[in-house]
Amino acid sequence: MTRARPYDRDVALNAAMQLFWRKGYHATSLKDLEAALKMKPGSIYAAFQSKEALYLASLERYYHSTCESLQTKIAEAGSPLAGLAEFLRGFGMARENPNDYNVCMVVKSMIDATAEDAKIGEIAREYLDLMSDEFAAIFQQAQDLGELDSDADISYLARRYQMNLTALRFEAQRGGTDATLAKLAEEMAHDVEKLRVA
Amino acid sequence: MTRARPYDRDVALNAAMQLFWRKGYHATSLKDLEAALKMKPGSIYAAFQSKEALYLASLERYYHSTCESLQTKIAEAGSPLAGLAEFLRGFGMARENPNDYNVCMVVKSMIDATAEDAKIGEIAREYLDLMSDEFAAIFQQAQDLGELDSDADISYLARRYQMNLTALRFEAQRGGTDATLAKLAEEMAHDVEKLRVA
DNA sequence: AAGCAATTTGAGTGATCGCTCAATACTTGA
DNA sequence: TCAAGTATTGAGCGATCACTCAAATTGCTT
Repeated sequence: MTRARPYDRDVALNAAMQLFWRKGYHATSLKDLEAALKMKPGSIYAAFQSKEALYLASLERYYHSTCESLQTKIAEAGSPLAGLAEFLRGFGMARENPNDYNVCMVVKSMIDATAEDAKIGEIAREYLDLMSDEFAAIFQQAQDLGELDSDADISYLARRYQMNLTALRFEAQRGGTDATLAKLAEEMAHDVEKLRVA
Repeated sequence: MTRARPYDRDVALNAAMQLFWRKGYHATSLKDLEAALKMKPGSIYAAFQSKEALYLASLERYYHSTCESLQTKIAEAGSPLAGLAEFLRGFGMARENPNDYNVCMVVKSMIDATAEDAKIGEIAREYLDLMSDEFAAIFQQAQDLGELDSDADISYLARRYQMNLTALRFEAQRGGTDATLAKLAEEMAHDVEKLRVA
């Protein structure tokens, strides 16, 4: 029994994520999703319940892939502080599609959410908090490893790091020259590295 | 001749601005606008051409009122640097409607704009540049007055100020306690005031 | 090969979208 | 007082919105 699905759920979800990330929740229509997922409306609803549920699933996927890419950077860099610095530098690099995939999807979601989409705003805020916690855990790791001064204010550093990241990615979306953006990223990365104890 | 308009164009535009600011371009419908402006569709189109044109007019109004409020702060504070610091503090104050009118409308516009609304994105970027220029002019004033070191990098300070402001207002929209927000604003304001030559 | 169950299909649902325009209401000059 | 001229009105336009469901298609089991 059971007919095999002709589509790969993970591939479809990824396509939805990219489309929602680029256009936002309100400006993305079912027609757009049908084209991007290569699925008919019925299949989309069978697989994902509703447009809102699909958006939330996309947001979850985005959150996890962001965490993953941050952890990868840390592993590559060889230390928590170096990883955080490298993560910033990554957003200062020349972009394939300027003004497309720069601002964090969670940030966009929170800003776009209206009282009518209360759930989206609420969940976006939860992910922002989880991301804050993630940064705090990394600074804590740095402290445990002796990379960071023992009386550093972890949660303050995490919040400021998150704010810098948000501002940097916004600047990337804004446009301007790649050199300027790279310089901003470099300065922020340098600020993180300066936290390393001598 | 000429029948008098029963509505005040300026009042209507202000209502449109607040509605668009809160809900964004895509999530705001003509029905919403009719209710907010207390105007029928025909009158709205006679007065403002189209939904997009009304949005752009709202954005222009927003930009000018922001500039005005910044200039007021500077006049009240008695000096450019003190004014910039006070402007930041203003966004750290307890808010009547948390999560409503915090993120800058120009910032929201740029983030929300899609390839289909190219004009909105383009104009939002122009206003961002004008705001950058405005901040730069104020730092320049500070320098001319001897308030700021003569070898300070004006355009760098302006850009960083704008980024801090954007990040702060985003944090205000995000929520959290008023005390934390006030502390963030205070720190940023203090950073500006530290630029004052001894 | 036949039957069953899971799945896709896509035309079509009512609602709402941005927007228009013939009809109506109002103000003013003569 | 009333014709001229300007503005508002709001029903309704075609298009699109998110979404549904009866019918067709498919793969698996027997």
